[in-house]
Amino acid sequence: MRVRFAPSPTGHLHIGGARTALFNYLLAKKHNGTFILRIEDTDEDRSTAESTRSIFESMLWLGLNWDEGAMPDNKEKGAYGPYVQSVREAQGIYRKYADQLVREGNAFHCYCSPEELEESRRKALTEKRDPVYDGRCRRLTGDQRGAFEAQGRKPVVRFMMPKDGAVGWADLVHKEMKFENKVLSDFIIQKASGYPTYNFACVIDDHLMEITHVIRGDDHISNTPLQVHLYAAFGWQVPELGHLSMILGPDGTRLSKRHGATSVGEYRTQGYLPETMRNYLALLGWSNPESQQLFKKGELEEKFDLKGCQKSPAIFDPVKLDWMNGEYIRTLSREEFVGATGPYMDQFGLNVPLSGVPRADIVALEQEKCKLLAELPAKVEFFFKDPVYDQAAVDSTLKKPEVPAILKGVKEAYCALPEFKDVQIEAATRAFAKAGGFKAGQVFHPVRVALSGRTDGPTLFKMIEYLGKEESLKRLDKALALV
RNA sequence: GCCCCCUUCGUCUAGCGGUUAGGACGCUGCCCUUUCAAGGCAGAGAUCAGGGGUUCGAAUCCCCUAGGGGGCGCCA
Repeated sequence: MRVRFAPSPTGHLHIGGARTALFNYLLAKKHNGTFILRIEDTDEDRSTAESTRSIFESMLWLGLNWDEGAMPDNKEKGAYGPYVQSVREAQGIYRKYADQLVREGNAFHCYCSPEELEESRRKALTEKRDPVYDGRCRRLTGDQRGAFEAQGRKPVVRFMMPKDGAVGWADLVHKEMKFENKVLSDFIIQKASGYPTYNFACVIDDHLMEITHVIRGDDHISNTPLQVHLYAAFGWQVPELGHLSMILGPDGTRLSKRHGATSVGEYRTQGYLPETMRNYLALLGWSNPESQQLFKKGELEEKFDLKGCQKSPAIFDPVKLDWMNGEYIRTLSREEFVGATGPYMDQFGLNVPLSGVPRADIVALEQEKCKLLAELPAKVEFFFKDPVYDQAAVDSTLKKPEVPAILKGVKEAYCALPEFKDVQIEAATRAFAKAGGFKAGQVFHPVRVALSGRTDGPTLFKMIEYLGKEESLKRLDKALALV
């Protein structure tokens, strides 16, 4: 089995592309096949080297390592190269096959200008007719061609579509698919610039690279009949074809920028783990009979199956994504978590806590409840700089008549502590509460707000320990001044 | 306008002629608990888009309708 992911480098790798790449990758792993990365940069205007670089980076981050194909720094690996279509074009690969089709009468030169085509397309639409190419250049005489050439026109090459009959294929996810030829038009296979179009280059390369299974998005369904015609014209075997359902935004329309983050890179910077993205994306349009949600390392590769692919589109659910990221964050070792959060802490300059304890100790306090790495700095900031008192917390917790006495008492108790560790702090706090006739929570809550400025936070006595004696006493005074 | 695809809890989905229509996220309640999470338990939530058939029996098979999505580029 040989499968490929063939992005066009006109932007970052987005969620839909990543899902397609993932499914191809999983399929290859499952069947011990080869996963190929081919760059389809036949859009001369929009393709950029920066996009290619960005796509590589996202693929690698997701762990979708490919066995063959284009590689960073203009390198490649594999015996079926080159794997970049612009490079293949420069070698004349596509022209050779386009010439063959013309020679054999399956394609023809068309001299219509883009403007002329656009005009007849618009006219057809306003007259509520199908905007299909009318075949006007199909049978040009030598004189007519000469006249066009004399005008300086450069022809495109069009495929000669049969007027009757139909094409079809047994789609791996949709089952039988069929299109009447009469609704298909003489599509362009080679642009005036000599570059191949997507539909043409794709077929030539899939054949030459001996791709056995083409798995791509549903948005390619209407291209498929054209491609099937091409395979037939060359007498080539059509690979297995499968079309994955689209990924939609929460409002049911195609996922786009207005739904929020759409590129893999954006999710990365927000602090989602690659494992989360792989697992979540796998569940969009695929499931196994057990409706299993979480997959251990290597388990997806083992369990993935095209049979579990959904035909209907799936709506991307950021809430479930967050839940899943929390699940994966909890599976990280303390060291992994600390390492992963490092850049986020650095970004806010949270390097050395006021008490001087290791930053890792502080960070580790939050691992259990962290859903997004990027939200960590805000949760632990008060260990590094003066707390920002949340007004709602102050009002609800500190504005009680008994609070001044409590804070004062706690301060005295802490002052007297020879060793400032969580066990001693807890004992002292409880002893004070008992002596003063307070319920534990009655004391704990104001102390938390006084020290951190918030009602939520890490486990209290570890928090106080890591804050340090000096800083804790200082903040108790500060809070006292507030009430 | 034409072509194609899709339709089970709010969302992701299981189901493949006979099920109390199952799971997950989210939601509600309880337990745990110094807070927030996490965890445990319990619960609400789908007359299977609607309408016709076929059948003893339909979410499952067929037809129609509606809604949604995709495409109709010298973009991919």
